[in-house]
Amino acid sequence: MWISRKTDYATRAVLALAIADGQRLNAQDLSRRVAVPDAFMKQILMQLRDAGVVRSERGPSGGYRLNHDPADITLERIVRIFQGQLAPIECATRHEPQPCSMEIGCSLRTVWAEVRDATIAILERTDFATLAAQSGGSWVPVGLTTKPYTV
Amino acid sequence: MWISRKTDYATRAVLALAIADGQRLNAQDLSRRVAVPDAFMKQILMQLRDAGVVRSERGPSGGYRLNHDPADITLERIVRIFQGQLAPIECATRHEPQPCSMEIGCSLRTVWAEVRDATIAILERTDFATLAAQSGGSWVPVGLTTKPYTV
DNA sequence: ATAAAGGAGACTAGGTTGGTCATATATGTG
DNA sequence: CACATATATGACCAACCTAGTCTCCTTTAT
Repeated sequence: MWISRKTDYATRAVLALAIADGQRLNAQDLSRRVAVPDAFMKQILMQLRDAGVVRSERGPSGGYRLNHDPADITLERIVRIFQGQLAPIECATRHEPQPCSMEIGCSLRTVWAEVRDATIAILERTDFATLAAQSGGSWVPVGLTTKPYTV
Repeated sequence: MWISRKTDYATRAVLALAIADGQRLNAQDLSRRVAVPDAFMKQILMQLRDAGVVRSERGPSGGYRLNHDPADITLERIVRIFQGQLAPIECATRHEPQPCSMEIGCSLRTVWAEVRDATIAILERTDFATLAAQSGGSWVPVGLTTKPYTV
């Protein structure tokens, strides 16, 4: 349970935008599709914009759209923006691992590194074009409406 | 970075006991080897005892030892005691996954499940006999002593 | 002008993490 | 029996993090 709600919402927002296929969606619309308070959605969209994942347009009929081809946006990218390091423990990060108090001979480190690599491999090979395709272009936000949003 | 310090300390304590190869070690001794405050080490050892991983003996020359063959103790077991679910997100736990607000068509769930399965696979195949062997029977707790503890 | 959108940032309730501390109980040794 | 050395139990706590909210400001289509 190490993916925060914020990361969860962010990945879902990006998925929503990928499904929208270049269409511009505003914060309120996205917050409804992702089922998250819209003030919080805005905060998340700011972070995604600062990271270059989405671009925004202001004024009435403004909103957000993806800044790249969904096929070029990996899940790994989004998760890193909100969670930072993907290693399960500090002594096993790829860059500047923290020396642990029993570094020498600590065989646990190797295992954590395996977990890290397996995780990164999966997240890196997952892109949002594929995810959008797998979602079939629609979903039902449970409890909000019975009518599926469609592209 | 989802392994808590407590889990980290616990796995290291179990590794220390596995390396000690059946010898009884007391809380203070273990706390020095793991490099953690001994009051905290005690708390962790209680949890390990309640979970049946170690057994304790009271009185002078008391202490803790592993309750099973190190080869029968997996890393997965220890991590679960302190962290519970291993899925990265609530909608992807093996038992009673939380329905998410966009369950239908949410292709992200599949990816999180892949991460969960990869993680569990690694932790399940890792046992403490192997870890102890890989540690070579000694380690140096950095900054505490320059003399490696040996079995 | 006005309304609808994004932008920026301060603020916060409540939970979790990473412990400490005090006190009680058990037991081997002389 | 006394005593020292262990474990046993549980209350307590500071600091940080999570998951938000709230307010006010700027941009822009009509």
